[in-house]
Amino acid sequence: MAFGKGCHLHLIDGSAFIFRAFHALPPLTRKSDGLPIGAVAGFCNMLDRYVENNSGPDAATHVAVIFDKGSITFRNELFDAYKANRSEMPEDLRPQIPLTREATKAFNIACEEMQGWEADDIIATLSCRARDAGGRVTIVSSDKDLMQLVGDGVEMLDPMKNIRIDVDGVRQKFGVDPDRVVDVQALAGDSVDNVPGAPGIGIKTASQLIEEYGSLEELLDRAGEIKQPKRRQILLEHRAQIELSKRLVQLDCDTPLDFGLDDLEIRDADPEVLLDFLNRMEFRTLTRKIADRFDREPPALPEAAPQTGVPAAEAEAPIDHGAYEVVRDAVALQVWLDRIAAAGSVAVDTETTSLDEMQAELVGISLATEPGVACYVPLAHRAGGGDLFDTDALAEGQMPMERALEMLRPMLEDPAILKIGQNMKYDFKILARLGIEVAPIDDTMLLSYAQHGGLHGHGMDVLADRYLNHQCIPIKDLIGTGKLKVTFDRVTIDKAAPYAAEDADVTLRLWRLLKPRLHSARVTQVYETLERPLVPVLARMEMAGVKVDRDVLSRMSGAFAQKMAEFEADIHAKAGRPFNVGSPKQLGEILFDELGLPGGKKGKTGAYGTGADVLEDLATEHELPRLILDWRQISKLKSTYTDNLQTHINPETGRVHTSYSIAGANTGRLASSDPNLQNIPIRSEEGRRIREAFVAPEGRVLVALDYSQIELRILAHVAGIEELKQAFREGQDIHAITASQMFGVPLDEMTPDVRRQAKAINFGVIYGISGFGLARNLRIPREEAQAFIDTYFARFPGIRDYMDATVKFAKANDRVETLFGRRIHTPEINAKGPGAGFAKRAAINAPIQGTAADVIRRAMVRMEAAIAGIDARMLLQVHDELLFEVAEDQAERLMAVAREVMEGAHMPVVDLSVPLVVDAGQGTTWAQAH
DNA sequence: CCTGTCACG
DNA sequence: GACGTACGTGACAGGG
Repeated sequence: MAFGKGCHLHLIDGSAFIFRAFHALPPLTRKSDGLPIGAVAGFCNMLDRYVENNSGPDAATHVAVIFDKGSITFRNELFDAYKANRSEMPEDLRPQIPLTREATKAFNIACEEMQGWEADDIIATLSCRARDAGGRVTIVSSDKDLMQLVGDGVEMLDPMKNIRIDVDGVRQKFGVDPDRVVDVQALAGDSVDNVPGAPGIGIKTASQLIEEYGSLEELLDRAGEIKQPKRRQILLEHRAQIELSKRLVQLDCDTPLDFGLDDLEIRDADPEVLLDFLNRMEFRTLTRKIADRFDREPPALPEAAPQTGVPAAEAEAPIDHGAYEVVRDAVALQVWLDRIAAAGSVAVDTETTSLDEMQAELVGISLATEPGVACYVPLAHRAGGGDLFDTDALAEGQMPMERALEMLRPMLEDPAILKIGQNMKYDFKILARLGIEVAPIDDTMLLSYAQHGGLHGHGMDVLADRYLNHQCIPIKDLIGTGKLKVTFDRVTIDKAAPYAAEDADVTLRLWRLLKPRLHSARVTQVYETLERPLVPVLARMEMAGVKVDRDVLSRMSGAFAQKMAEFEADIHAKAGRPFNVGSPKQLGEILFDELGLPGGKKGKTGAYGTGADVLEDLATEHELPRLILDWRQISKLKSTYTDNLQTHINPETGRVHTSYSIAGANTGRLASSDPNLQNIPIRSEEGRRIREAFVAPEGRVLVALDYSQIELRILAHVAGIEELKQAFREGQDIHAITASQMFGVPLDEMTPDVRRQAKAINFGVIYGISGFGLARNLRIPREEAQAFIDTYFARFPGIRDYMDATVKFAKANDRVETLFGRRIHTPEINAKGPGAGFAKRAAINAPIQGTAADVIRRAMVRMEAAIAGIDARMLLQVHDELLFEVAEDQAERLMAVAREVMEGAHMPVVDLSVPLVVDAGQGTTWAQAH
């Protein structure tokens, strides 16, 4: 049928489909070879939905998907910066582009593109021709650049919101009729495509002007008549730029095409071809759906590549709690051990009485060898029904703990059998306390962290929900919460088994899903060198613990209590009445309502802010704020440190055992908790004394080694700032050098204050500096701070380049990377609103903080072997510092060896152009060691 | 359970 | 054109 009256042409904006599909879906990969395939999957789903819905009076008789081809078009000849600020195409998307063309053809839909023209021009040309031939046109896109084409039987369809955009719709968006849209765009410009327009004029103003003058040409000719002086001036001055902008936004209706409208007539897909394509892409669900529609059998899946050998998770049986076995005797356990030996790998999970691995008692172990094939081995459940009649006696039907562990030990320590866990450090410690050293291991939490750090949490519940679409049994269903909470040994075996075995089953399924993807995500090295080997290292550090002198803390607590009481009396007297000093709400009312001090600012909750910076400013007005600050400092030290730390001294070891989370911090840093030993005071003299309670036992000393300025060194390296690198090579004072370079002050005339300001800027740069932030930090006017920053960037333009490049990379790839290849995702980077600022600064900071974190991780992994011949133990990590305990007479040797490991930790993977320098100290307390 | 505050790198 | 902003953590107290 020749195209004409009664025909309806649908033109699909292919690029818009692709980008929408890419950003809407998680980074799916083809199972057999890891090829990124998410955008193709989304694209096919969208095409399929389109085909399905194409019926009824509006149905198309002709259809085409139109793509861009190449990035250089005739518009670049007009204006070479056109679309110059476009982010680069994400690397995961690039290989998918040709596949979307193939997909279109597989659906038997016309697929058109022209070198040198944008898809929009082809769409414009086809629209014009179809309209001229008397037919209707629907442009399937929400791109506002296409709105100029609407009218005379041409409409747009926003495929996501499923709303049609006609002439009225365009008027709503642009305030003018479609034929004047280009005039408005020419004035308003477009930051996305880098169309300049008229500076300071947006869509609102532009449409007003065009409404008033009728057209752009008329407006420019009569620009002298405009009343507002500024506006008049802009239009007169930028006339050429505005005219150029119009030519850039004006779509070309005369694109030379090597096909005609008749070639676009709708055709049914060939089931053979379409199913073959979908099958090659390994889209199971869609293949099945379409096969059903054609009433055919779905074709057999292609052979999976041998290195993975893993069936698709979605094809696996759903989780069935009834299928799990409870292992109650040696015969049954031996069957499982044989099964595990044959499989070569096993998922393991321990159930215990506590989250504190140093106090927890083993209650049972679950194992899984294949999806759905899992068991629970109860070992220490108590008798009774989980009710009032509980006793301490063991429940019936459990293997003796000793016997079970003796059977399990060879398997758990067998170098030929991989033990898979979720947060393996926990299970490693539990079993280590029972004399079993689990190895080798894999950890699904860390597999997820290495691949998806920054995208979501890595707890089992999150992972199961996200990757297996399964909701795990919540632990509180078994042990309850709050006052009624019981320990796991009080849970009956029949209730415990489904929960426990499920954990092993889920862990195994996650492993089969996540492990093969390591390589295609290019984080194998990250996982193998920075995550997995850290598990036993951290486990041993945590088990070692650090000796804390309770008496020292307790004496300090007493002294602090007395001091606080004195402050409180004074504070109440100066406030005029007693109140709770620890309540910011009450304090705010006293300061700002009752005493009438100036500068009271209420936050979003309606409460006055009483932070240290606010009180600091008020200290010149009144005596009270200073007293509050002093009281707060003591109160913090007492509650968080001298009081709380005592409760963390393990009664058996007399030491404090922190817990490090490996996958907690987005940047690759560790986090310490229960207690947090990474924030023990040091900056204030009062607080520093807390460190006197961290001691070495008799005959031993503490040694502290810390990287000097590691983040600034990394910044100097990645940004390639020659002056800073030189300064580091020569061991100079980096902040003084910065100050000298910025302000032109010779080093020997440097004042502490100028140096202090340069130091603040140096740190600010690492954090993604802003005038506001620096101003607040230095307590100087914002303009002054901005001037400092401008001077800094003028002096070190490489830093600005680095920052811009980092943000650009993040925007294109939704992630940044450390020098060691750690990927830190930045999902908010392309968001709009205030969140964008945060994401930008975080993206600038992450490669620097993350690279430093990688360096010390590498040092820690190598440390154990390096100090094997020394009577020493690594105890703590504080981001850029390692704390050791060592026999007194071997301290010097340890310092030399450990320093060498730390200073060379980046080699050989990364060769820094600045040296890493480690400072060392020793003493009988942590305070002295610093 | 959330917010404000403050300890660290 | 205004808004709101230094990066990363964890613990405690107060207050619904």
